[in-house]
Amino acid sequence: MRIATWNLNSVTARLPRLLQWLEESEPDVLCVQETKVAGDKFPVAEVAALGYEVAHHGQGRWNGVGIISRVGIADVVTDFAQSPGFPESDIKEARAIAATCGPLRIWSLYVPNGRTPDDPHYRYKLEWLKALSGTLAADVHGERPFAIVGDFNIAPTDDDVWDPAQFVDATHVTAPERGALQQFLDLGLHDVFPRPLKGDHPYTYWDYRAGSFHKGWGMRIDLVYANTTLQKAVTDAYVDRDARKGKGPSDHAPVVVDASL
DNA sequence: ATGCCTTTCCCAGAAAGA
Repeated sequence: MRIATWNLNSVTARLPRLLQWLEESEPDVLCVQETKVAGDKFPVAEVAALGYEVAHHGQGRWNGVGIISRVGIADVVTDFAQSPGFPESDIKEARAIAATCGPLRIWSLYVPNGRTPDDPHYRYKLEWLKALSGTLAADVHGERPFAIVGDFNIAPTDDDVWDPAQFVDATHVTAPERGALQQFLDLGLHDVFPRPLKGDHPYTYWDYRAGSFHKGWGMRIDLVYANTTLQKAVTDAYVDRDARKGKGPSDHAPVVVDASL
């Protein structure tokens, strides 16, 4: 079974690249983030033509998460219990969706950016992650293969950014954010560390500006956390950096995990 | 070369991204 996660930065703008990637890479389950379309505006028919079903939770201009599967989609849940909103607690954003795809239970997540550590959005990010971790114990400890995947907007260690000196006092690398990731490990999840197809670091994101991709100025912020059942079944994991090349790419590359399920 | 920001709102420039 091939499982993948990819921040598309607009499913509308990325549709040709998405369809091409589905055909070439043949994932069984692809979790997507930043679809940037309303719930009913996802290009379901185009994806269906390749044999895939879609569960999508979108809101229009920002955010939006989905799960694309060719092994079934059942028990879809949007959002999680006690998820905070922004800027007010009752204004919920489309950042989480879960489904059961064949033997696998999986969440597609778009963690809030945080903007800067002194911004209310940063506090929201930490609260969102804390609320999420509070909902996962039963699935993590169950026998069923389980994963939370997506754009976590946090680099787990300094090895996961191209130059730590560039990120002093910046979001994505602060101790509280990394502490939030540690909570997932403490719960019993495993960071499925992908191999890079080039270079020493499996970065998943490169800024569009300044030729960052070509200079190797990347970050590993798209992550796969698997429970022990799934972790034991993993046979390979890699970042498909080729998807960051060429005309009209997303600024993120897909993370691909193969598992014997 | 892998190539120097992109996407959405909508037609102008702001907001957001990380």
